[in-house]
Amino acid sequence: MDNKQSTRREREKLRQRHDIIKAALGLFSEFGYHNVSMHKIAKKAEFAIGTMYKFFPNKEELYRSMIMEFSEKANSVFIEALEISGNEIEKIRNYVTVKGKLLMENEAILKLYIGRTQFANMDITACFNEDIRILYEKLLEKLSDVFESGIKAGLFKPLLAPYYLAVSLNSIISSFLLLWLRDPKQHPYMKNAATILDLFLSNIQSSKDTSTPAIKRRGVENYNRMV
Amino acid sequence: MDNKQSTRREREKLRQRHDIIKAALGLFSEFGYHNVSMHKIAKKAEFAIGTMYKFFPNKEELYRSMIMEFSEKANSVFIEALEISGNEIEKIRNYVTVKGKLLMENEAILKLYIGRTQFANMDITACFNEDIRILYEKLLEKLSDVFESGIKAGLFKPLLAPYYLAVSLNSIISSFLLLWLRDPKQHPYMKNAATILDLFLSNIQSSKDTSTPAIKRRGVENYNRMV
Amino acid sequence: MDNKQSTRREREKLRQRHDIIKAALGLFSEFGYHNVSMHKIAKKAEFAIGTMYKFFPNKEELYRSMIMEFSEKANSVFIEALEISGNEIEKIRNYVTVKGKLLMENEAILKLYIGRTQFANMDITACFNEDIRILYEKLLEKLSDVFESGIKAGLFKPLLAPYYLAVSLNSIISSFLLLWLRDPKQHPYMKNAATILDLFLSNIQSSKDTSTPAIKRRGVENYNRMV
Amino acid sequence: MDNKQSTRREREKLRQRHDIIKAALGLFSEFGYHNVSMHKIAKKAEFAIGTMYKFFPNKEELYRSMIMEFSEKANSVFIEALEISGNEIEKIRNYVTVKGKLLMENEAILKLYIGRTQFANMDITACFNEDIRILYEKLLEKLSDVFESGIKAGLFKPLLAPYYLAVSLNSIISSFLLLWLRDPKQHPYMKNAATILDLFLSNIQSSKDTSTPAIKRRGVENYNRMV
DNA sequence: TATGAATGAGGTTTCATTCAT
DNA sequence: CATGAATGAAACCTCATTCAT
Repeated sequence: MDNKQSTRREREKLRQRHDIIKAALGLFSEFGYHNVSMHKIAKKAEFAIGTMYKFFPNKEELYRSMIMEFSEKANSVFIEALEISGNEIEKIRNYVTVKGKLLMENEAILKLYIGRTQFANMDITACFNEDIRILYEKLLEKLSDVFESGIKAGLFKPLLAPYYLAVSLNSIISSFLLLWLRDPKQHPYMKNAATILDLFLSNIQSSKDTSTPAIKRRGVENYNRMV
Repeated sequence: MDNKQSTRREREKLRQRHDIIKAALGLFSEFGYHNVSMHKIAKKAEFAIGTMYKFFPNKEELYRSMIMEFSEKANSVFIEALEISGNEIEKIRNYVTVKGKLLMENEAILKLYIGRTQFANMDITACFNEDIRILYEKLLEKLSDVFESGIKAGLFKPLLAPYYLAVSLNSIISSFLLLWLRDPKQHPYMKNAATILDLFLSNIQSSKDTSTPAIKRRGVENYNRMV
Repeated sequence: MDNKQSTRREREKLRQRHDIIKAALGLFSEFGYHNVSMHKIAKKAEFAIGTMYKFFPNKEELYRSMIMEFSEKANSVFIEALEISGNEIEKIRNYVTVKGKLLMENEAILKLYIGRTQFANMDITACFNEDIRILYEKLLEKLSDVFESGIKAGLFKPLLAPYYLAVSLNSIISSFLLLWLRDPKQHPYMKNAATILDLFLSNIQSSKDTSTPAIKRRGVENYNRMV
Repeated sequence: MDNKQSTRREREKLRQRHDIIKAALGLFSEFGYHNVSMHKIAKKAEFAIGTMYKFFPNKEELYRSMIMEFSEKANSVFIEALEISGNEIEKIRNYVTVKGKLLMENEAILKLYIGRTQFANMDITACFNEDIRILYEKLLEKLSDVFESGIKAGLFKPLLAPYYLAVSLNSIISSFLLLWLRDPKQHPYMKNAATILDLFLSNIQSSKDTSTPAIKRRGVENYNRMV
């Protein structure tokens, strides 16, 4: 009984913690870290201000947790997207699709995720940039691996080092997502995404790519369940 | 004499204004807008706080001026880089080189320029995001034009619309610059830059490209004189 | 219990609010609006500066509330003083007495009340002058009515329109109160007040006036309870 | 020559000093002491800020000078108005008229003069309230004398001590002037002024009063020349 | 002498954080 | 435990005043 209750409590606590983070996400992504007060987050999350500090020792840590939590989830989804069965082209294509799907489904995360991963060393005294870097580097690593084996298989152009291909791909995805964010109708990400990949493809191999959209397995579903 | 004196005054004022902007640039780029107080900028610029407000009516306007000033200068340098004589490949290559040179020479500008142009719609209540967008779009337009005629000439791959090629190129440049910023030795931008272009090149035409690095005319020199 | 507790809280809050207003009243009336900082009021009221802003959104609103609160209370007491049973002379006499009593009991209110009602359109950007005017005009109206029926009854001289008699009476009361404020011993208001009325009396009727000071009912007591 | 030049200089200086005071008067009376900066006065007076401090050691002294200067002039005009030949009724009537004329001709002076003389003990750190009091008391003294001899002559009601009659008269004049200021058409001072006096007149003597408006000699003209 | 650029004390207000209830 | 009243450091900005030119 005791055990069960504490579990209930813990789950309840986790749920509350998540509510706070969700409220924070909405506000931070809309107004920016410094234009959102703890009081406003508390109000949106429907908690007393004091309660906030039971969950997070200070504002920065709330922010950090929020970013890290979403980043971790997103990252693992992205990495999973690279682990589908299929050749490297299929993997990358799936990655591009899944990343777009996930981030388009939640603009708030989009803004913050891209902002934080690309400009990790800016803004906020935040000493947690290292954490996010490490996380992001893991993704880059994974992506590099795929590119590397893809190059070996003659699927991708070996013009750039795999790591740089990874970085480039990510930055292009980001900019297309930002374009979409600015004007979804004029810049439909999914439509554009289809061709992004072509930039990286070895010409000869592009004809080899017989993967169909149907192959996109293991997608955003996991993440959504989490959020 | 009268005329001359007023010119002296004006020059002096301009110099001071520039000193303030320079101090602000250093601090803003290091700590972020909200973590820098006017007092700190005043101290770094070695002015009294009141003097600051003689030059800029408020903090936001100081920030805006700073960003816009540098952006305008940088943008015009970038556009010039696209206007050298030569074929489209040479133009783009020059652009990639010049952009890198200029931004690597001033890390502070690098951080803010990329941060502002890419994430113009975030942070700060700033209603001047529109201004910077417009400026940036002009550059993208120019870049698109070059890509477009390059495609017509069979130099670039027509996989993406010219505008998207422009966006992609810029985002890749940015990410390589950020890599360089993180670790200049491990990620030498100039060396990498040489191959960035290849992503966009039509395979057939890549052999056509006989331009040599020696062609890079009209470079960063202008900007340096300005800054 | 719940109800009771919330009442306790509310009463506590009201008491504190009143403490702030009281501190403000003392300082504002002694030094003037612009020579009193919020910090000084906070210190006198023994609150932290932040607490002040929990009660009043800004300095001007604190001032406005202070003036309006006291004015409303005072005004209602003054109007009540005119509503005692008796003839018009008795009413006016009671008014003169009550007004004197109330204001003499609190010099701070005296200064501000007279200052604000007489010079409602001066100083401070305050757009609340209209509010105080309206309040004051209501009193003048009431006073006019009494004079009017007094004139009809042949008690007051019909030399001036009732409204002007009201204005004149108030201004004379004010100046005698200011004299008293300057030197209470040399200018005892209450003693002088007894004859102020005579200025307005029709000679014939002055003999008719048989009211005795004992009649002064409904006086300042209410106000005191309130303040 | 030297003498003459220095005189010219002095006159020039005096004129400039007066220009400053005039500019200050307009601004102070419109916005209040604390809502007017030295810079604004300097701008309106068309002097450099530094020049202001050549004429007045600080803002408060400028204010003091302004008030005192106008008060002295006005006071002497008012006193002169009491010195016309004729009986006491004529004198007082002339006083009421002249005071109205002078103050109505310059609303700025009206606001400040009345405000300062009546509420000399408020606002501003001003330690010069004593000065203005003394000045004002001199006027009251003079007015008292006239009332006193008027009472002896049976012209005024002996209900109040002469000094109080003086105070009362002034306060009534002030309130009628403020009424006029608020709405000149609805509250024409001059028309009302004619009957103000009646409040103070002994009934029997009122018929004795044979003075005609034509008698108003020595009026505002002097003052106007001065201002 | 007149100027106005420069100064910096001090004002109002916000907001992250604490702690008694 | 949860609460939210209270705190006060620190931000932005104004303006009376000085002083080098």
